Amino acid sequence: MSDITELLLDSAADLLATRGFHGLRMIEVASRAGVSRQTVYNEFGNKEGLVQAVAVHKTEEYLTGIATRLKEDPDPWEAMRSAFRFTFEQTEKDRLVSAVLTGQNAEDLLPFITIRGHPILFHATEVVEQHLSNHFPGRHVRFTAETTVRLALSHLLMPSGDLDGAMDAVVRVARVTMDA
Amino acid sequence: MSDITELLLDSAADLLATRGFHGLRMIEVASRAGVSRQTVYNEFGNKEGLVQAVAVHKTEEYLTGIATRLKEDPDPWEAMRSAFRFTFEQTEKDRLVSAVLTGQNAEDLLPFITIRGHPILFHATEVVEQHLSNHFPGRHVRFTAETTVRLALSHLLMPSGDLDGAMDAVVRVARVTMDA
DNA sequence: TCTTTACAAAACCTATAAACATGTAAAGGT
DNA sequence: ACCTTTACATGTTTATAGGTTTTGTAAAGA
Repeated sequence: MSDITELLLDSAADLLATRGFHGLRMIEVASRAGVSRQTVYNEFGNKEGLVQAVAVHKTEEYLTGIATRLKEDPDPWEAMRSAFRFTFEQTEKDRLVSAVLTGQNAEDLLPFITIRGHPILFHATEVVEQHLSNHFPGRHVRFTAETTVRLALSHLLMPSGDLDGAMDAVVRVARVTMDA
Repeated sequence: MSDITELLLDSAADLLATRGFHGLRMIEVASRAGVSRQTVYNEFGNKEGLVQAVAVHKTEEYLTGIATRLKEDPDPWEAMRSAFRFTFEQTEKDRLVSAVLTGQNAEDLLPFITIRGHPILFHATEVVEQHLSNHFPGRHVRFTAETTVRLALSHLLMPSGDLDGAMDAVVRVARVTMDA
C-alpha cells in the first residue's frame, strides 16, 4: 500500500469519526492528506469506496491487534483477557472504531461495516477459534469461541461499568465451556 | 387501571408500531379509543408521558410472559428454553416490542425504553435469577442469570438464523455455569 | 369525568433560489 | 506514470418565507 493511500485512509478515518459519513467532504480528506481531490477519486473511485476501504482497513487493524495479544501470553486465559481489554479500550477511545467493531451508533455507516448483517467483529470468532485450537488441539472449540465473542460484544455494547468484572465473566465462561 | 386507560395504551402501542413516535398523533390515539383528545392529556399529561406509559406497559407484559413460561415447566432448562422462544417470537412479530425489549431500531423511541442506558430487557435478569434460585436454593445464580440474558440478547440482536441452535447454546451455557 | 370549543406556541410541510458537493473529463506539469 | 488544475453537469444541502398542522392548556358545558 502506497504512502498516500495510507495517509488518505487515516485522514478519512479521522474525519469520519468526527463528522460522520454525511459530513465527510472529499475535498477535506484530500487537503488533509495534502493531495488534490481528484487523487482521492483516482484511488478509491467514489465516496462509498473510500469509506468501505476505511472500514476494511480499521477492521484489519483491530483483528490483527486482537490476534497479536492472543499470541503474546502463554496462558490461554490471560491471553483472552488481554485481547478483550485491548478491544474494550479501543472501543472506548474511538467512536468510529466502535461503529466498525459493533455496528452500533453507526447511523449512515452501517451499510459499510456489516457483512450479511453481522458486524465485522464477528470475524473475531475465527481468530478466537484459532487461538483455542492452538492451546487445545483436537478439542471442539467453536462453541466456546462464538459464546465468548457474543458475551464480549454484549459487554462492549452494554457495559456494566466494571471492566475487570466483565473480563472475568467472559474468561470464566470460556473456561467452563471448555471444561464441559 | 381503568378500561379507558388500557384502551388508550393499546391504541397508542398500535400506532407507535406502525407510525413511530414522530408519526403518532394524539387525536388519532384518542379517536381509536373512542374518547376525546383532551382525555388523553388528562390521563398521560403529554405525548412523552403517553409513550413512556406504553413502554412500561409493554415491558411488564413481556416480563410477566417470560416469568409465566419459566414457571410452567418443571424442568428448569426446558423452562428457560420456552421463555427464550417466547421472547424470540415476540421480538420477531412486533417491531415495537423489539424496540422496547432490545433498544434496537428504536430511532426516536430510544429515550423512552432505556433505564440508565440499559434496555429494559435487562430487567429479565432478575426474573431469571429468581427462577434459578427456586430450582437451586442456596446456590449462587446471579452470574448464570446475567450471562444467560446477555447471551440471549445477543442472539436476538444478531440471529444466526438457527433458532433451535441459539436456544441450545443459551441453555448449554446456563447449565455449565451452574455446574461449575 | 369526559366533551366541546377556543387559542397561543411550537413543530411541520412546501416551494423557491442560492450555495455546495459529487462525480467525470480533459489538458497540463513534474 | 502520477498528480494537479480547471471545468462542468448533476444531485444534494441550506436558507427563507409562507401556510398548515399539532401540541399543550384552559374554560365552559353535558
